Amino acid sequence: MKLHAARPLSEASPDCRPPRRRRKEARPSELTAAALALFVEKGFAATRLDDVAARAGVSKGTLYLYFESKEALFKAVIEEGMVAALAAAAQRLSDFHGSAAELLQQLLFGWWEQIGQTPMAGVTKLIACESSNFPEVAQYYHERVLTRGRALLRTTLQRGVASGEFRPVDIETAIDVIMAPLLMLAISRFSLGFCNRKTTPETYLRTHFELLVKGLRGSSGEFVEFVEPLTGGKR
Amino acid sequence: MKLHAARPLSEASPDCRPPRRRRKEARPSELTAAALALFVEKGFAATRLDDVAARAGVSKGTLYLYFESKEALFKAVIEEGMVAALAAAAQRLSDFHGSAAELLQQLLFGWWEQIGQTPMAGVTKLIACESSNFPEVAQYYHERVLTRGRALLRTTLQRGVASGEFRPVDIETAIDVIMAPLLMLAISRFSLGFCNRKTTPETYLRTHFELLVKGLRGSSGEFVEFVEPLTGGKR
DNA sequence: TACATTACTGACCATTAAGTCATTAATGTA
DNA sequence: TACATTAATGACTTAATGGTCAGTAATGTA
Repeated sequence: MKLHAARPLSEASPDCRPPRRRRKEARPSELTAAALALFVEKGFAATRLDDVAARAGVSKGTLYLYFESKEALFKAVIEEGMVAALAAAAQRLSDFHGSAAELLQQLLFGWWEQIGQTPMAGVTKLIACESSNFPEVAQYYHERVLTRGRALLRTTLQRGVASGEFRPVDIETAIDVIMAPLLMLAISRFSLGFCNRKTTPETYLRTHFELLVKGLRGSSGEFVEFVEPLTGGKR
Repeated sequence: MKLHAARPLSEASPDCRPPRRRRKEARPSELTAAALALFVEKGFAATRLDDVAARAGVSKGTLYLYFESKEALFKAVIEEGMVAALAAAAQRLSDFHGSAAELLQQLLFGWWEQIGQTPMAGVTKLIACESSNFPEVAQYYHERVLTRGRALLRTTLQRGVASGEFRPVDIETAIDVIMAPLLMLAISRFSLGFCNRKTTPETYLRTHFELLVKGLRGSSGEFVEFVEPLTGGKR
């Protein structure tokens, strides 16, 4: 059995190494926060646990005191992110009264304030990138987060259509189309390939909102010509 | 120096191993196709070159005959995907005449036919996931693919606004909002976390198109109330 | 101050996978 | 058939990192 190195930590430059601190309560969330940032930046596989630990200011051994494995850490990151997401969603679910358009606006900007803007938006990118490596986690996210977000939009659209404020639309499909710019906004916050520095998130969301409201109202009976798209051959 | 195993490949079950074939021309594209599929499924770091080679029906050594390194293979995958993307875009760029709405429809569905539907859509997901690991590649993609896609949409919107077919809008921001559902469609093809089996891509694109056209026309002068979104505190 | 407890550490081990290269065999040519 | 060329192979080397654990020191208690 090999022994430890001769230097028992307490010598050489004295105050070079910060003193050890025992903070059992704070470690887990600090570790998941560090892990979220690195997973989002580099991807799960390319993130080294040494780096996660270093970013949280502890050693790798400490990380393993709180998480069974790298995969367990990943799941904890997602789970923690979703707790906050669900809380935010539930809050917005509260009985808001107003026009469907106003409710829609509250949903879009509330999402930005409480999710899109925060580090939690990284969870969206993580799911996009790692879903096939963690099918259970992806399914969990789909059921617990997306489905609830869809429910909020569904209620809004149904109310708008019922009251005549919105024209009749394919609600389930419209939900997908409405969510896409939000998801892309979350993803592009962490992806150089998509980020467009010319537009602020607020302007982006406002443009999205205005297009939506006008698009959902539509002058009823207005005609949108729709040529059957050419499938297959070119031209 | 250690010698190879005693069995010189040609014994035991004779036809169990498919015979070696020399196909210098076909290898590179077969390898990049295999790599694209696996990179998209597992991510760059989690993909093993042994698996890429196996999927292409060759050994890892062969892979290194054609690509300097794993990173070079990644870049070749993106590059190859973009060649096709640019060709498709250029084709659609061709002098199409018709209303701005018709042109917009051609762009959306043409994108689906020639990119979104094909394995090349995986490049979109790759860029989203790996852009911080390969900043140069992300930048290249941004300049060569997104910028050209944006240019096509810009021309369309400008024409629509100039002719009065569309109301005046913040064109640069509208471009982002219009592209987001396409990018999400590409990404969700490979991400269990987002895929919604209830909607076909065609229905999705048609709903997006109809919302857009009505949203861009808007009854000019129509009022969309916009409450200043509450920033910061809750309620 | 002496002692017990335990959060924390970091050297180490084991495994995995990128990258190498001596060898093999498919193919063309005389 | 003999030979030259080179595409293809896969065992090996090496570097990196997930995971372990004997040991260290911070903190509470008497």
